[in-house]
Amino acid sequence: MSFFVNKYNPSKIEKKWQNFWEYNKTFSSEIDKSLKKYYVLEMFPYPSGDIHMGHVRNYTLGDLIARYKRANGFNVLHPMGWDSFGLPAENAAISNNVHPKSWTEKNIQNMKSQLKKMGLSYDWSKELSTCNSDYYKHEQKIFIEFYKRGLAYQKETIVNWDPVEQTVLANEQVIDGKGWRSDAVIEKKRMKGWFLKITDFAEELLEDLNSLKNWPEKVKLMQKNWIGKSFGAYIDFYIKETTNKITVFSTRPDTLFGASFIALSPEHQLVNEFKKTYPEINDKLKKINIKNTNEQNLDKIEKIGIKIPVKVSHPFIKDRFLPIFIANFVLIDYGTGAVFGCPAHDQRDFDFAKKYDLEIIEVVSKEKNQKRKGSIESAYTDNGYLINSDFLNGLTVDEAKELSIKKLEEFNLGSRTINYRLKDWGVSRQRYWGCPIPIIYCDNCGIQTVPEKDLPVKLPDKVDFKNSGNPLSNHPNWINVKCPKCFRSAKRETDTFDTFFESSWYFARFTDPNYKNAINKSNANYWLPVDQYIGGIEHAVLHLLYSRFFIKAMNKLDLINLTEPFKSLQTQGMVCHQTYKNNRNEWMFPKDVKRVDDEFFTIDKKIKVFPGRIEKMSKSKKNVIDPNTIVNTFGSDTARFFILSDSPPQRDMEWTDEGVEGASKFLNKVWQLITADNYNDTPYQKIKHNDENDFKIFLATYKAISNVTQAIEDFHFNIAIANIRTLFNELNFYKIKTDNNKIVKKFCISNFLILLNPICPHLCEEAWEILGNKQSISDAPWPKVDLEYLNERHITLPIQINGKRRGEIKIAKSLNKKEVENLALNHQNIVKFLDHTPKKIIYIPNKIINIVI
RNA sequence: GCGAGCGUGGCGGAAUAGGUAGACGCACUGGACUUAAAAUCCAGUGACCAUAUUGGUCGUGGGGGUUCAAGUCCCCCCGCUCGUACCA
Repeated sequence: MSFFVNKYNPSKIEKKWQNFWEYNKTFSSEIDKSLKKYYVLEMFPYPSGDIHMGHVRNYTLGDLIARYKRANGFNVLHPMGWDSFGLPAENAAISNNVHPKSWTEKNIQNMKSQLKKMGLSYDWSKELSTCNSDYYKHEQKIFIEFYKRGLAYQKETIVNWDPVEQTVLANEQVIDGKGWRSDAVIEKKRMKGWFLKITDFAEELLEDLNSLKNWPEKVKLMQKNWIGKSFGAYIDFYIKETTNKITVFSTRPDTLFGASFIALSPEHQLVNEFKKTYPEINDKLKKINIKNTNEQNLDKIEKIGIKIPVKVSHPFIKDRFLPIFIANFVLIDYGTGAVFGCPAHDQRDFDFAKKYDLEIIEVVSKEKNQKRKGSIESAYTDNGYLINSDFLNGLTVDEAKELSIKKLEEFNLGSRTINYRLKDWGVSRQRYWGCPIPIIYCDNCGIQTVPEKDLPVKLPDKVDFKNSGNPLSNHPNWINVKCPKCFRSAKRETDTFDTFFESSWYFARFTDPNYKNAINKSNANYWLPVDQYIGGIEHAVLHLLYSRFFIKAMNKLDLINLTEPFKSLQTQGMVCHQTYKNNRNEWMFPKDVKRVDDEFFTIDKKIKVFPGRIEKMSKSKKNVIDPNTIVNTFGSDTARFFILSDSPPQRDMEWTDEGVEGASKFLNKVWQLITADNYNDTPYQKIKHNDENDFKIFLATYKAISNVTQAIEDFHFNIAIANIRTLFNELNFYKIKTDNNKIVKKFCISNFLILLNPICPHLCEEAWEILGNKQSISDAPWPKVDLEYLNERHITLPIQINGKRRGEIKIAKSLNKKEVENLALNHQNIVKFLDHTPKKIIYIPNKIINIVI
């Protein structure tokens, strides 16, 4: 019976075409210099075990682009791999007694099979996994190169210590004073660690943001702020009657004559010396150090300071001496860890001066030569003219900055400088499951790099996770090694790299993942840069800044010929879902909730459930939908279609049952359309239209081709789908009466399928075959518009009176202004408004006519 | 505090360069089919008025302005979201 044949069966056809693509190596990519290349990449996942909706959205976006570009004749590289070092593997080892390696490998297998069920057009022959020594051995070589060229170094600093993960974090990984992954309050700790000289590239990283035309402004701005370039001066303040000085950084050297105190960070070097000389400040200092233990309440902390019983000389005024304070609001990490306070023109200094009764000297006024009237209630930080400032008087702020720096340099009391907020990237982590840092410590020879013949430094397989701290430090066999220089006993570095190290260059490795060196330059030159990179906004300053730095550093070392890795970037929004709580205020899974009219109940309808906010899907709130369930129930084409159809990619989207069902219904209707008639013997060819109906269906088809193409180019995939649906409605409406009609319909349906294919590839392959095609639709070229149809000869022209729409006329485009005016003025609904001659008629050809009365 | 983005029907969202606001969908309503329901198909769907039409008034967070014409441009205000924060 036809009913049986007519049933859309996604699980059957999806499997069929996934096998077809794999068997035919449809998406394998080879270098072909005669073709234009296109490299599309989605941020590779951490193999946590199961894919989630965020992955589905990310990879569906990328797959659409990959298939679209392929149809447009590009040689497409679309790889996938695994960011497989990281803490969860180690946590699993501790709690479940499984080795991180086997845990990770199992997860990769699992996720890979889930991804394959989505029908993504990856070239799996390019797959890589960063925990594999074939990958990380190159990383060790790169690090040694960096070290030899001064781009990697070891130092002791105050680091961000994550007490939960028991490891160091980079500044970028501390968010609101908490670990970016653990959410634990971060402590300050003095430690030795390895750093990469990202600050060497601060200016380039900032400057080259301008060349990234296809990056979101938001991301560029975040990076710009993170780099934090500011112009100013170092200024030396000599301690009274000594040759010791305190150097401060200031962006406002123009306000020097308003200086009334010096403030040091509690961690400033000089503080230790003051402690020795003046032991009475020790107790007070403990109070001030609250900063180190409790950073999250920073903004609530009152500004406090400890006065030191010595003073410094003012650089410009011989007989003026300023008090020194150790103050909790001065940051050790920024500038020199010391500032001069100018209360009249800085709000913090103002508050501080009020509290400790310090002088407030006004040196910038809004109007020339005019002091502020009445008492000063807050700091004035805007532009103006200098007063009370000796040789700076009358100058603008900018002029005064220039002149004061000049004078400081003249007196040898300071210098012009540029300061960056960006700090060097600390890459040492006290973890097992990461890439070992290839360094050996020898008591005689000092720091030695592991010789190339001994690379890779592999992670030892047998490790004990029972003790706290880094298992590598507790591993005697592994840690003990001979010094490569003097051959006496030495010890390995036990820290491993921050996992952002791996993701900083994987996209380059994809161009030849099995090459003997890190990068096959010839392949990299062909494929790179990544033409379209897609991922979450949360990596705006972490991964994306590190990768840009890495490429610039590798370029400098001639390991690659590239200055920016990602030509175009798109950041996708989050996948959200309604939250539910039961009557005990516990979160509930959506699958356990049933909707009855406007109320929600448990699935057995017994207990009432309370709907909460629509929030990002998260395990903790249980508002997660498992992609595997969706794929098994509706098919991956439905999931792909829905996730693209509802919202623009950049915005957050809400996953709803209604939405998925709507998508599923649509695909069923497409199936009905394809199978309603037998097109097997109908030729696929373009013919001329015979009548109005044929004209209309051709017009709808070409309009859709034009609009869908534009929408995809603009990354507006929801609009692309809206236009695909519009064409579908027209196709459904078009009835076959003659053989000619059938040719017309087959032609239009075929074009429709090519447009839909990047979104629902399995259904389209199957439909394409049903239509009688012998080749895969994946090899069908993207259709072109026929302008003869799009340049319609007749249009509907709206008629306005005083800007309000009052009617419309169908006119030929060839009519001139007078003819159109006549038609408009005689329109039956217009006539009644015209009791006198119009004042003015504005006619915008093919757009609108407006009659002003 | 600072920076960025957003605000359009019951909901998600459309609207190249200032030119028919609400495309496309969800939900809803009515009808067909059915013993019935689901599914499917057809029709309607911003609000209000109306002589129910091929009519009118209002309508894109609020107020003002520019213009023949404003969701779109300018000024002021309100709200929400995200980022960032003692950066000297």
